[in-house]
Amino acid sequence: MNGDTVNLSLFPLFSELGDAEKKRIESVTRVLAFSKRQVVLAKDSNCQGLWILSSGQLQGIDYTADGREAGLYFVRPGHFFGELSLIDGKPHPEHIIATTTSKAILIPYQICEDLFKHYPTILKAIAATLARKMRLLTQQRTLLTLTNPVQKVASQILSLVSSNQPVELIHQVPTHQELAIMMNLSRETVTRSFSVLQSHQVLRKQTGNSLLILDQETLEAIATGTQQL
Amino acid sequence: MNGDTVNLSLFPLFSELGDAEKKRIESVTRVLAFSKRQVVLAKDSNCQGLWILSSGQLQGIDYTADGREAGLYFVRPGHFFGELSLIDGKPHPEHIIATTTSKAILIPYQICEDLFKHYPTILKAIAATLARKMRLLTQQRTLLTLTNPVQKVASQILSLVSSNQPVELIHQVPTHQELAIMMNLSRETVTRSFSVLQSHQVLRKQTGNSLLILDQETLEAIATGTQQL
DNA sequence: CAATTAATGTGCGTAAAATCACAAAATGAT
DNA sequence: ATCATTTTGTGATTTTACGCACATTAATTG
Repeated sequence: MNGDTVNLSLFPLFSELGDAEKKRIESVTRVLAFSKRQVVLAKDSNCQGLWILSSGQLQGIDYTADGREAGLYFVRPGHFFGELSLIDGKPHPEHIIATTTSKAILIPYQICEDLFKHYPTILKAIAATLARKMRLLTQQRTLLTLTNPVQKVASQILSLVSSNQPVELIHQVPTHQELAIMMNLSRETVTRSFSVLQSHQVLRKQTGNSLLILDQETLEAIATGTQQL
Repeated sequence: MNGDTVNLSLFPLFSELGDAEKKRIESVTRVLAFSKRQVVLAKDSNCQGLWILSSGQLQGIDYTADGREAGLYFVRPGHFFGELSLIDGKPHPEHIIATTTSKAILIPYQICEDLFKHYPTILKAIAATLARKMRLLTQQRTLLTLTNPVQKVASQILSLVSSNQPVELIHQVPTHQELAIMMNLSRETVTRSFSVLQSHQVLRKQTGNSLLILDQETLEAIATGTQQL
């Protein structure tokens, strides 16, 4: 299963490349398959190049010195990872683990370097990815400084809704434990905060781990601290 | 004072540019002076281009919805800022305020765009800056997830010592209030944590807001959670 | 579909940081 | 040098999230 052929045309990043060049790169690019719970990239390891997730879902996770998990995020199809090491040559800052059966492609370091030299727009795109992650991380830091757990949960839920237009249903909601790790709360506190939000008719749990937002306005008011429950 | 001439040769970023080109850019680059407590760049404002601090000190600061300050960092001479907006075109994520009389230069947006197109190494350098800030932010996030305040303070002190080789004296130490903001603790808790570290002969306060590290090994053990006080 | 495992809900006691209230010390300005 | 301001130090009290225990419900898996 690790012998799959790569089709770079599927990724917008390479749109300006000619067919011959694409073929050349495809020949040295590997497709790697991972089963659930498998480690894709260990913390502090060498990334070897640019990774792109083609299917499945990964999660990035860090561990504090005392063994507690911290700072969780998800990688979904089409997302890059490993680009930080590509830019600064330092090891990868956290573990990447597959949450489901997944496939990712790996474009070797040297190929990327060449691409950056000849195609500044590709470098610009990678930098833009870095910028996106930077803003996400900033947002996450802000969330960590909130003191009210219900407010934290409200903010976190809103940041799961990536798009700006009103969305009332969130799919693939992380477990309370996973949310707790992201927000630096205990699992029980997350459960209790959810209870509060549900009893006030702001949220409703749906089957198939999805979440229905009943009152987005109130949710936002809670997230910004305007309103307390 | 805002009519100073710019000398781009002072900044390594532009080393590969020819003299004529440097002159051309210098003619459209502004030097701006700021007095203590003046706002250099407001949150969510348009950055207008790439900023480089030439003298003084700035601090980046964010405010949570409820008005509390959060996520403080410092900008020192030679550091860039505004590069995030340069990459993704979005507004600046936090306030930048001068802590002392400072001077900064501003290279207009359009000039930067041109430079990126013609000099990939400059774009690479900007991306590397972004990468550095990304790792700092990751480190700061990890710090925020620690539960023991003494451990937090120990980690924060070590991250003030940017270099890797053993340094026993830190100058320009932030106030307890500022440290408290960075770590999301109350000012009193920071003071008490310092007392603990000082009573165990790990640190000593010096006059002229500098800090003497008496026992770096223990400090590191506390930061990593190996040792508790 | 039964059996197992994972995830969620809830009460209760405790630990620990925030908050409040000042005092003392250090710094900066005139 | 003196005064005003900022910063630091330290008790007493309050708040609140954590940790533990266990029940219940949902999701996997053979």
